[in-house]
Amino acid sequence: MRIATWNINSIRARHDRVLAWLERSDVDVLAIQETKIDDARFPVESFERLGYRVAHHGTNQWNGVAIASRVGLDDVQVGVPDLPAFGEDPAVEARSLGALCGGVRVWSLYVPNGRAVDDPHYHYKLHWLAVLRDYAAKQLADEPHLPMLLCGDFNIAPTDDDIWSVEYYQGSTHVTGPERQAFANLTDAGFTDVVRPFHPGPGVYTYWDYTRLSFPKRRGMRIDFALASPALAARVTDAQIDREERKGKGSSDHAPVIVEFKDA
DNA sequence: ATGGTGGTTCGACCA
Repeated sequence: MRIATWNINSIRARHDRVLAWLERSDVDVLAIQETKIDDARFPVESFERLGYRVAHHGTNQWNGVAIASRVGLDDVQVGVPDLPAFGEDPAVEARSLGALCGGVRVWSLYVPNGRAVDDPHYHYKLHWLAVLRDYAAKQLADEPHLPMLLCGDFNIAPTDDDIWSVEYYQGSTHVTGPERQAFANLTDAGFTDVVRPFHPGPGVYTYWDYTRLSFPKRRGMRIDFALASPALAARVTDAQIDREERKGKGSSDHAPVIVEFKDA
């Protein structure tokens, strides 16, 4: 089974590219982030035409997450329970969606961007990650052999190997101690980064800023991850970061990340 | 191989 995660940065701007990628990528499950659309306008039919069922969670033009699957889509969960709300008129943003796909509990996650160190969004991000960690740890405590994948855009570069320049990111978000600790708390809870062993750093990235010719200059960050529970991590046979998809006009600023699993 | 960002409620905000 092949499971991918991809921040597409708008389904409307990326519709044809996402569907073309899905058609040739041979993935069984695609966890999508930043659809930037509400549920009513998400193009479900486009995915169904390719043989995928799809669940989407989006409330407006921001955030939005989805899971497309051709190996079953059951027990859909809109949102990790108890995630914090944000804003002047506080609302829980559309940043997490879970479903059971081919026996794997898949979560499509779009971790908040902290914007700046000590910005309210930064504290919201850390709180959000702590709630996610507690939820994931509880799931594993209740069911130690659960095949579960936490995948998506974490907006954290866990080590200096995951950024093109330590100096460039000095004083900015994604690399601070508390963010890296929040990420480590997830891996310490038993969720392993299953891509890293196949693509050791430094220099391996999943995101490149649109500005400053970042992509051709290979100036990126590794912030998109697939974190597998112990039972699922034991089944990993390969992983890829589809850097090719970042090329050309009209690409997302993130590349798809794909993991292959052998049958249980 | 890339092209001086690009996405969103059209224009200030988000990443």
